[in-house]
Amino acid sequence: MSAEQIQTALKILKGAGVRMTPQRHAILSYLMNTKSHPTVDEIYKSLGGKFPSMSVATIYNNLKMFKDLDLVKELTYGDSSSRFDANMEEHYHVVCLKCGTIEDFYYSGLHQVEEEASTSTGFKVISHRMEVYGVCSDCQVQH
Amino acid sequence: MSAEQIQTALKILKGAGVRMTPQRHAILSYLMNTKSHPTVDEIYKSLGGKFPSMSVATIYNNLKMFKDLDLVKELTYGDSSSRFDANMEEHYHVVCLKCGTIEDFYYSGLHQVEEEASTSTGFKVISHRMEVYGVCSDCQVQH
DNA sequence: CTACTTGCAAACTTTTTGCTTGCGA
DNA sequence: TCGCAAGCAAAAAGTTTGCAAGTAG
Repeated sequence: MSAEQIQTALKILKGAGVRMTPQRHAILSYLMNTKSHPTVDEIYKSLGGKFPSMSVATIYNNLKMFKDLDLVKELTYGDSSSRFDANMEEHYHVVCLKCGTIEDFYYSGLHQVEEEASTSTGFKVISHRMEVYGVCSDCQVQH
Repeated sequence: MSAEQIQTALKILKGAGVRMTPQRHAILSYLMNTKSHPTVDEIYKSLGGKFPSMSVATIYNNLKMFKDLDLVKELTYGDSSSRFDANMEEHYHVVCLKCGTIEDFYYSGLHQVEEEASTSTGFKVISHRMEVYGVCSDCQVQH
């Protein structure tokens, strides 16, 4: 993710009256510089070198705030813990059922589904979510 | 859900060598007769009148088996606990962001998304999942 | 300076596990 | 009768909370 996007995020935080701390900055830039959709535990372990004293609560607190400010999205799959994604463009995920890898892909044309849902249920539709499940190319090779 | 479908489910269980018990039957028919996509806790409370001594572990055990035999699906939304759905037809859900109600809706035409995902990521696609979020008609009325 | 943040530990929630007793076929 | 299933409680695992101490602005 570009440095420019991180600057934008920092402005949003400042605008919301949020104080910047080294931990907060590290969590944010870690999320914005990875494509791996990490769990809280993965963030915790990854930043443990830089901040040995950082607690998981700090990560949870910050992620919740980032979510409220629409800087990150929380992904909940069947597995036990949530994953987080700082890519806020409209995109979707393909999840490997063998190794758990998550890859992004882009697709447009799902707004029709929202319309259909609205018509058939009477809901005022706000958003949608979709994922594709399968086996990634690496796992297909290993028989 | 029709009694016929319950009979089919019972045959599948019998065929898999699964022994029938009153609790198991109650959990299964409860799921097959509701459209509410209940959580474990809701099932537990609903059947508590009939089986005061039933433990949550029994519900978890049975649901896991039902899932393995493809009799129910587990739904994981952002909220804390899983929900379960015995409607195995291909269908989707609209979730109300205010009251949490989940309604079914039907739509065909998402197989193209699977193809697109496969082409762009190299995954061997197996399934997909999608949900629409919004506000249900009841919650729209209450200002 | 002072209110927001962090770190820590305890609490809570959901789900899983181990083991004994019970009961369906 | 025999082995799968239920009940129970303890343990995991993930997340939230309360409070004292630290620090950004």
